[in-house]
Amino acid sequence: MTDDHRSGCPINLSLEVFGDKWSLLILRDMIFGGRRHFRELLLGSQEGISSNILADRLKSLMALDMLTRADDPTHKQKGIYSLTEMAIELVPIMAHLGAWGSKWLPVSEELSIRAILLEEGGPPMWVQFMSELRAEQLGALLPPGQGPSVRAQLQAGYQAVMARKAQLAL
Amino acid sequence: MTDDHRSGCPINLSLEVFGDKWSLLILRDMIFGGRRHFRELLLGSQEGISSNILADRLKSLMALDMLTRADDPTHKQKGIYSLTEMAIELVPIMAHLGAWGSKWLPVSEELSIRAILLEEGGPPMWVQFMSELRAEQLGALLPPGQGPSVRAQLQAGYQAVMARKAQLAL
DNA sequence: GCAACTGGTTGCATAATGCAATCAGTGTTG
DNA sequence: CAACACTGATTGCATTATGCAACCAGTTGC
Repeated sequence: MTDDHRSGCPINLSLEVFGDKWSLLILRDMIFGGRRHFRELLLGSQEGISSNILADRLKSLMALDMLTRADDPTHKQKGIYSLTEMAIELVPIMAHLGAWGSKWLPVSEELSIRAILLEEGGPPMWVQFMSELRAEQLGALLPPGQGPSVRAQLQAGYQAVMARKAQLAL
Repeated sequence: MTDDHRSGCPINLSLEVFGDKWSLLILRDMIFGGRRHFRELLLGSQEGISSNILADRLKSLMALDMLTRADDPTHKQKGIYSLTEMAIELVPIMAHLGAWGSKWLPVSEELSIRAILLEEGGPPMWVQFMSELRAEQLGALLPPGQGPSVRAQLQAGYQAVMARKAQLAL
């Protein structure tokens, strides 16, 4: 990280971090999709990121301390990317962004259901989700008795929409 | 606006709106700085936007229905830009973004005090701020008995920091 | 009439992005 | 042990976005 920022304004600095079209999508796929490997991120994204951009963004996110990389013991070339606390705390921003986008932009129903559910769940759900991410990515202890994981709840909502759509198509 | 989006995901679509380094800063200056004219936005920004970029972004924000433009009766060439409801509802996102940036990025104290105050004020303060913006930019009726405006409160915080800094420099 | 101010536009250089092909090391299979 | 698929990338090249400085025409105040 060089230190030549345009200004010390927090919104400007935030934009310097993810004021591009890909960084936040990579974080989205890691947070909501649970993706940890290069190939998962490359092939799993709805938007079709190319490998050079992905490699570049992973590097810059690591330089910013938003991600860390560890070797995967099952394959010498494989790496496992993990979210840092800094990235995990983007969950409320993701939630608001998703809610705002769902309200004002031409979203598709099946892809916005997660955002709707996350908005309805509100801060308690976000807090639980962040705890789960800390457990999954940082090895933190998971507070007991939380019921189904937030990611599973969101996924269930997605499945429900898809099932209903399939029903209608018969 | 063409309709060739990369995906219908709300986060992706949000990024297509302000996944660049300037759009959100323009909205920031309008929301927090109360700037309404081309020249105010051009010269007032901390980051030094250039006129061609500003003109381009104002156009695209209007195409997205985030801004409207009206003629200023005091000057035939002057325009007044106004935030739409869609843009006003970015306030919670701005608040979260500012709070996150203040926590994790090398912000300057005087520029982050607004973000801190807005975070401490929480949703009630955001709601009041949005009401004030609707009154100012959309001509909506302002609910009575709100005390000092949010923008004034934030500005007062900024002045306080600057005054304390000047004191220390003596 | 003249200077300052209005919201821009134009030309050109540089930087970022995007696509397709390619790469070398690693594991797996026959 | 040879062929092959999978790993995380890198390279070359075209396109697009950004940035800077100069310029522009209409408007206003003096």
